[in-house]
Amino acid sequence: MATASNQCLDCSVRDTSLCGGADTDDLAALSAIGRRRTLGAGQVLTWAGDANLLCANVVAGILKVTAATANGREQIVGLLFAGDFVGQPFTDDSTVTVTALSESDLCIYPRERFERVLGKAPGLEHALLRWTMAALDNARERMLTLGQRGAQERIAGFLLDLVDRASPGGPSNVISIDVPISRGDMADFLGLTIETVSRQLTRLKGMGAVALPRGGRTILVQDRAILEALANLG
Amino acid sequence: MATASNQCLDCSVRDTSLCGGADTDDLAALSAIGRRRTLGAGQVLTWAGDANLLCANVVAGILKVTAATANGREQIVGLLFAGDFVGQPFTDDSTVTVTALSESDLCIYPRERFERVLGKAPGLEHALLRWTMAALDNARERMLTLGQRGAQERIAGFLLDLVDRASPGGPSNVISIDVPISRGDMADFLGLTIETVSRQLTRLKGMGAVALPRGGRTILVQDRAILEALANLG
DNA sequence: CGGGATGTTGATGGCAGTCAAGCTCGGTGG
DNA sequence: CCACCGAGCTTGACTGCCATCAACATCCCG
Repeated sequence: MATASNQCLDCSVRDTSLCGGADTDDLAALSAIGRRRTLGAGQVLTWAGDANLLCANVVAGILKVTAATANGREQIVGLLFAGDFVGQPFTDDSTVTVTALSESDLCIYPRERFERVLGKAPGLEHALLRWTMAALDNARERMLTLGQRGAQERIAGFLLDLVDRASPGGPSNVISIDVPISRGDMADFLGLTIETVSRQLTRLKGMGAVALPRGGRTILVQDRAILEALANLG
Repeated sequence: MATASNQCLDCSVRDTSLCGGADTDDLAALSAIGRRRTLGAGQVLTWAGDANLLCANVVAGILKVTAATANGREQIVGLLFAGDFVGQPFTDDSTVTVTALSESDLCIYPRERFERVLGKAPGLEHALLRWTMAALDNARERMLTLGQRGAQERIAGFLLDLVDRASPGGPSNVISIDVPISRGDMADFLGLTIETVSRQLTRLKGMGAVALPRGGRTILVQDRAILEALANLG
């Protein structure tokens, strides 16, 4: 067991992931059922509607959680970063599709064994509860955005979220963000079209709020105050 | 303690609420910190931004969970029925407002004491985890609706949800629904305006999918198949 | 250097929001 | 008993935002 848990103790998301809520014994149990796997950009981890066979922790990379309508319109209902939990314990079928947006490393657990470990490790279950409640809170904020805010507010708010994720404490006024996702994914995340996202970004450029070097995925936030004024946050 | 838990054993939501996951000892602990309270229609249980002082189970009635933008636009991010859990354990400030839509009975627990009971009752915490995951799943489905579906699809889907809630097994073709909320709340729930909701309902009436006696809150679903065709469910 | 994926820009149209008027119904008080 | 009133709902006219369709630019990879 000592060797098994050592690989967890070295893990880069040891403290930020669920495992932060696990004591040494719990970690050993988790470690015994987990295995590492790398997903290439675009690869799918789980499909909506398929049997729900696995849970995982994100060790590195970015993934999207998507739901789709019958006629093929897609909504990104969540983004996952290093330290986030993936999966739907206690349900038999997946309701969402999880896809890697960039090359990603995961620590994967067979779902039923993961549930059994949870049942014996209250600390872990507690950590998962807190994570799930935070995700719910996040989902509620996004419902507000999708239901009530205009395109400009959605974009500005999204950029502010990226800034805060990139530099949690940094009140620096000019910040370079490496936007982790394509325009298309931004659109699916915000409930807009690619064209509207593009237009709003050039509009922000015109206002001096951002700069868009080379038209790529790097965004330079030049005036946070403008974004905040436009975002209309609650 | 026997007397304390007896009042719980008689509770009408004993099996459908969180308490279904509690053994006799846990129930006694819960019962010791809980007290009943009735809210009139329109009364607010918790305000977004206020100190987060309580959690509760819904014993009877209907409540809405709302978030609002800085300029006052409101989005209903959840509806609560008998058996549902209310509250945000482990966070210091409420992020949402909870308001009774009809006269409602709640079983209220001071938040910190509730958390302490949770810590000693893994069965309860497990039940809360499952409830929260179900709520998250629900929230994801609603993000799909708010981000991708048109007004007609939203209305049709909402009516189908009401039908399924009212008669879970009943495949009867003509169903009377007592819509529990006003047009305004329907609009806030679906991310639409009152006028659009009204127009879409009369449109459905024109198609023969529903009947709207007296323009009130009763809706007669006359042709479920039409609604399903319009809802475009995933 | 070519070709496909990704992003930008433009023209147009439709769906839902806004503003406004009228209707229905339940309640209240003269 | 009826007149009045106000809240909630419906309907209409108009506007505006964003989706759609389309063409073009740019970047990346071979």
